Amino acid sequence: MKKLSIADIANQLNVSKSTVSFVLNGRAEEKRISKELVSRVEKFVKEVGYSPNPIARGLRTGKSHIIGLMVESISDPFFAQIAKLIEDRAYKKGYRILYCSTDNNTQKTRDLIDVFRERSVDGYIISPPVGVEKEIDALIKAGMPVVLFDRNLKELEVDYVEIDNEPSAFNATKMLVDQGFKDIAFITFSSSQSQMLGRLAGYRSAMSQEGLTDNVHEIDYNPDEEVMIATVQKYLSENKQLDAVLFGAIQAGSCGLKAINILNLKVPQDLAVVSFDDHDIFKLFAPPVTAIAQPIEAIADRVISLLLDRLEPGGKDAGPAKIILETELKLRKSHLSPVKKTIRSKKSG
Amino acid sequence: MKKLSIADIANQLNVSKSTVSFVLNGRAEEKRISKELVSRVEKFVKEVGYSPNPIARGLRTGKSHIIGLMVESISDPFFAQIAKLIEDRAYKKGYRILYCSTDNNTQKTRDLIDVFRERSVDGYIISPPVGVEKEIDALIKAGMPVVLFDRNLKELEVDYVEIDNEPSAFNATKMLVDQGFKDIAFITFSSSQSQMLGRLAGYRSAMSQEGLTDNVHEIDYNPDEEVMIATVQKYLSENKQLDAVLFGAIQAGSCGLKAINILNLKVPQDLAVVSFDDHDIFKLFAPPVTAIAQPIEAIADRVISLLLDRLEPGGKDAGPAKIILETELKLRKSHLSPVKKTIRSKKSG
DNA sequence: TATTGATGCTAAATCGATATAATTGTAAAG
DNA sequence: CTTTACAATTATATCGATTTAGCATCAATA
Repeated sequence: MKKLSIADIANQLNVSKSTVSFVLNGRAEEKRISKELVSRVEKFVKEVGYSPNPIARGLRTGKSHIIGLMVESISDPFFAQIAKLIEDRAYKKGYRILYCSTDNNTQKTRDLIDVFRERSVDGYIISPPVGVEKEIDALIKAGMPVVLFDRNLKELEVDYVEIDNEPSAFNATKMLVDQGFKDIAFITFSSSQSQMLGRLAGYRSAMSQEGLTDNVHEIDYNPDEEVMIATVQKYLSENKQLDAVLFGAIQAGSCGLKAINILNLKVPQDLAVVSFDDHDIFKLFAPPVTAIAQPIEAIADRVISLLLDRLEPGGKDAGPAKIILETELKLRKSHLSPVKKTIRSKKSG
Repeated sequence: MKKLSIADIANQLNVSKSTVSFVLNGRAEEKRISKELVSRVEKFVKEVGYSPNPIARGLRTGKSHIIGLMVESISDPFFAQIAKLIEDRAYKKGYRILYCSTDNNTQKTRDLIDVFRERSVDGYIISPPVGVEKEIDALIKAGMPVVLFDRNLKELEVDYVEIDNEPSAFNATKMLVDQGFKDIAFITFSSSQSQMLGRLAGYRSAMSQEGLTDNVHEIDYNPDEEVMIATVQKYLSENKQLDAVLFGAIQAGSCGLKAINILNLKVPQDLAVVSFDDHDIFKLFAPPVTAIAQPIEAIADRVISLLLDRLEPGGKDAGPAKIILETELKLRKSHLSPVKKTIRSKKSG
């Protein structure tokens, strides 16, 4: 029992393929197909459960009804959650999702853009690594809907959704200062991505405004987490004067907490902690860790809304939307000024 | 500058499309195309960077070079990690991935199978909800490669990869008993999926073997996590005699730890804890939580290997592979018999 | 000389839809 | 009575590949 084609439908109804196609594409009125025939076709199609082959349709129309989703890594909880929310909305509108992880690799990303292009995906959602400006620009010039998120590429006129990285980092740093901390480190992954630069800038400007010296530690990404934990551990051991640390992202925070545990440091007595990105690990740590929570639902919602808007037939031709969402500082315990301040260097000899 | 088609290539080389196609598909020898012409075509194709349109090819051949990945939810860290590992291998072999989340909804899953079918995906990787036996059977009967994982559907003759749920739960329970715990609860999500039934059976058989009474609490899934935490909290408050708990999955463990924190219980003094699925929250909890770790890399590896094997031209026609992998019990602190056993009911009055 | 058999390549059908141009029939207009 | 106009539908080309069947050419065989 092979799948029915439009030709089968046409034959069985004794009409032409064109007629069936017009009816199915809502062009019946425009093409002056009689109401009676329209309903005859519709009834039959429903009866036999026919639905057009999207591949054939795609070949003819150039539209795939597929959205390409490119994130740094789908295994990252932040991206995985966004992917789920985007998927829900997209599927409801009849769009399917082809995903891939860029691993933040510029060349890989370029190749992947090609792959998606070949498949004529209808729209792109990308959290881009640096260095793909040209390719993304080409997509936009070709009229492709593209929405960036999490980071953007400054020079491009493109829709994007991000958070207010700089003020968020500024405020968190400021709060630590207000709590009485002075030696505040910023620990993050080495990165030239816009969001990381923003967070770094926010931290630095808060520190300098307070007349404090900044202290930045960049972790090199390593697939073996132990290695990264070790570098944080080393850094913390060598900088015993630190009394607080701001982690630039969940991965940094995760490595950081593990290093802190290994060093047996008490939070916040030995070291106060605040991290970007909220997550269960922060809620469940003892003490619970104060975190800068990204509005994940809102991000996904804006991203997919922007894309679907542009995908609609009478799609918006408005200039690029630059959406910046606010974060929420989830105050828990790890940022609190300890009642009795202990100096680690004394404690540990 | 439109994309080149095979016709363009043929014209520019003054040969027929057939010839170009044969060369590109490695059928040159079979079709006795002269070595000289073969290299002329190959050289030109490389020069102009032509690559065949996968959609047109898909229409003709019925092959899409796309794998359909259906998981309970892509936002779940377990599935997200698997998705990443599968993606890496699949892309290397020229396969793209269309994903979707079933939300464990049977009807939704049926619809999604249809969606994937329409797009003629070449193979399916599914962690199925119950109730889709018929549809999956139809896929297999139609000659589609299908690999199930995380759970299976007993009656089906289909490749699957899972872990040894029953022995894992048995051993973990046994270990708690050996530590001296007697009132051990099993807290899990209500579920009739094979993996959950296996874990439950393992727990029950360990308890009965030791002559202990089992005590199972099923959490109803609720999108609002607070609600689920509250039910665990209620259960723990009403069962103060419990001295240990085994959580059936990460989600249960996560809710459970939050409930434990709210109730201000000390682990393991007030309540020993072991959970299925390893995760950072368990490593970072104080004390670190003993967990039954699934071999995520191995699972993904076996799943994608099975599928790629069947996808290969001379694909294996062997009977279904039923792969059962072992878990690793990560011993940390939360399962240890406390030095001085305190009875909660006494403590809290 | 006609037949056979490789050799090397190509024409045309096909996959299943959409889109364009054409066709038929009927009524109104000139 | 022809022309025009419009309504209702259809034939055909097309998207870009793969695949089947077939066509020359030339050497070897009968």
